[in-house]
Amino acid sequence: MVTIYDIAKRANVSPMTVSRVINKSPLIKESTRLKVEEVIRELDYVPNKQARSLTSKETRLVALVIPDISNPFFTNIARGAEDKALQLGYHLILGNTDENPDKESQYIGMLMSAGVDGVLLVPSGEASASHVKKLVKRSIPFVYVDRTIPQVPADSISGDNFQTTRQLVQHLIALGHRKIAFINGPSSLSNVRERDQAFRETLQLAGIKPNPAYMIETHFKQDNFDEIIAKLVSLQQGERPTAILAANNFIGVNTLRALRTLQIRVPEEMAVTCFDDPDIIPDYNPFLTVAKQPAYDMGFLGMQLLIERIQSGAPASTRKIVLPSELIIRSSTGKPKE
Amino acid sequence: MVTIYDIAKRANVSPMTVSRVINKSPLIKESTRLKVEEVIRELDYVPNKQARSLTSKETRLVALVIPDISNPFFTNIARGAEDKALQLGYHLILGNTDENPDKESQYIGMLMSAGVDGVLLVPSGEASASHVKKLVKRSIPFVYVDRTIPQVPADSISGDNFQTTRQLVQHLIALGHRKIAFINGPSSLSNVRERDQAFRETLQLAGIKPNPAYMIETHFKQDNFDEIIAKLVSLQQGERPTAILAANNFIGVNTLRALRTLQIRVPEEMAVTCFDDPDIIPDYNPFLTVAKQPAYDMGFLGMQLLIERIQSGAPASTRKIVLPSELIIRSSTGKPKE
DNA sequence: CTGTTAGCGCTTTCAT
DNA sequence: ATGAAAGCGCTAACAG
Repeated sequence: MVTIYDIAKRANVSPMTVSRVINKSPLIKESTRLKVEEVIRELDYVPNKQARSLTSKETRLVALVIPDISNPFFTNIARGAEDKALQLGYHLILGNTDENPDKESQYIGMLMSAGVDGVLLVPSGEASASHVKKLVKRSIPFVYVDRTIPQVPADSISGDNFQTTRQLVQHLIALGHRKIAFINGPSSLSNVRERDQAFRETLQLAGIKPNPAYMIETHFKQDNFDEIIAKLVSLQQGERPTAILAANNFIGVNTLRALRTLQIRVPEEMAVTCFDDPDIIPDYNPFLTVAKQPAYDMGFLGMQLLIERIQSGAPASTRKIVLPSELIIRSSTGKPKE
Repeated sequence: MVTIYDIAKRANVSPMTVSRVINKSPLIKESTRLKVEEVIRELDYVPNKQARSLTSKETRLVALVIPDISNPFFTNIARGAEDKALQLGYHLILGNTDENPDKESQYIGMLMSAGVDGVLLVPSGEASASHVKKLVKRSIPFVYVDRTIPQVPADSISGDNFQTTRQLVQHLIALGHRKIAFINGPSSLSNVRERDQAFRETLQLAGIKPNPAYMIETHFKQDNFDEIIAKLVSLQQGERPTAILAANNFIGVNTLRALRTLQIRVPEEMAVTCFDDPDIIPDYNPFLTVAKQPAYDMGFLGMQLLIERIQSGAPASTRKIVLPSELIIRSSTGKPKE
């Protein structure tokens, strides 16, 4: 391995001078700078970040901890985060938690040991509080994306859950629906709670009384959506909902699939809409009406907040950024009902 | 920051003993081990990997360098790679190159400086050779995924491009198509060249002469697919192809979109099929007939090959793993032609 | 503008 | 089974 000592010897300077050249110190004579740089190129020298980190206390490593990179919503967050990280000279370590707090905890531990400078986190629920506190204890900056743990304050960037839910529900109401089912996620998530509240409020404002049989809490992947949907449509005639709002793209797709199995036509017999596009390639299948959250921006801006904090360029108070969604009306919600 | 010295003092042992406990050395008395472990828990000590790396020369960091995490094919590779890395105690650094050799080069440089123990690489073309050679020079193990740079040999894992292309073309031929267009990627990619060759061979075996007007080379994202497709369908009547084979999911979707714009019905007027599913959520839109490459396995096994090599558990000769695809016949290729 | 000294936190090597 | 000394590659702090 080539070190600054090798460079120093060859260039007839001290190792410290080499260090200064590498770090672009301005108090270096142009001529020596050039000479050192030449030797660096000659010997194909690459600085050792481990050694540097030992004194500087920074690794230029940041982590992105998300439930699952396979979900297009998180994929876009990752892409945004990575773009910003690269731009600012940081490396991105990726971790999938599968919404499992234990896995999340394991990850956070490994990341602290790896010496990451900061963490961009989509927490998997209330249970995340304990390991998030470890980050606080070690004063490792972190930023919440999409969801927060209210007990442990930190910078956050998320979608406007209230406004987005309202938009979606009002769209359905405008089409004539009054019996609207809401298949939500687990209430341990902050965004799920916000969406639940907004759903109820929007209905009430429209003079519709929320029906408990229409409010379904799931744990995302662990649930049997076929069963959930079957139960919903088997409600006695006058009770059967005419529209389903799904809390994310995954639930939306599974709802669609279950309805297909049950041979219930969408949107004729059942309107369907959800948060976030299930497609990552735009326009592949323009069918589902969705509220598209700006996932790329959430990752990009989240990384910016994080690195500002790492570099102490952030105010002491926590910052909360809320981004609006875009309602994309397609055919799954259909035309106004007669 | 808590160090082994803090632990040592509190436990009345030498720092070296603490080091041995951390590293699970067997030559430690049970009683002292327990005591040290207790103090470690008490002080919430986390080993500093930077310091460790300085002597051990390993960081337990591996990189995954792919064109774009947003493409479901690469998303699945990433998920597989991450799962295996976590399982073996490694962290995964993610890098998107956007098929840009300069960006790829920049990344490889940064990664070497970050001290990664190995790289899982989807090279962006012939131009990658120069920076891949840098890895060789520094003896940083790497494994090719999906594509290779033949001039620089290394372990590789990829789909069976010959067999897969053959399957797809034979499926179209079996449906009665003889005028089949192939929209491929840039010939600087090994898999693109293999697919091109397999395409020609399969046609010839079926007694069909490849038509140069049907063989289109694109650069993936930079191209105007609307134009390409428009040109293809505007060929004089007898010349117009009846089927299009797209070399990846992105081209497939764009072909579909262009045909929609041109109001050409799929599959009635034009059959369409491609490599890799554009959907990451299974069964969302079961329309496109595709050859699904086992992307998750490619990432998972690729990571395994890589870490074996890092830990010198691999044979000296390079290993080449080729995985078969699954042909998923859906409606975009239609029924047999009359 | 450049060099010297010391030390970051850990592990290797040799003693005991 | 445990400890002391030295050094991994780099930079902060001071000297010159």
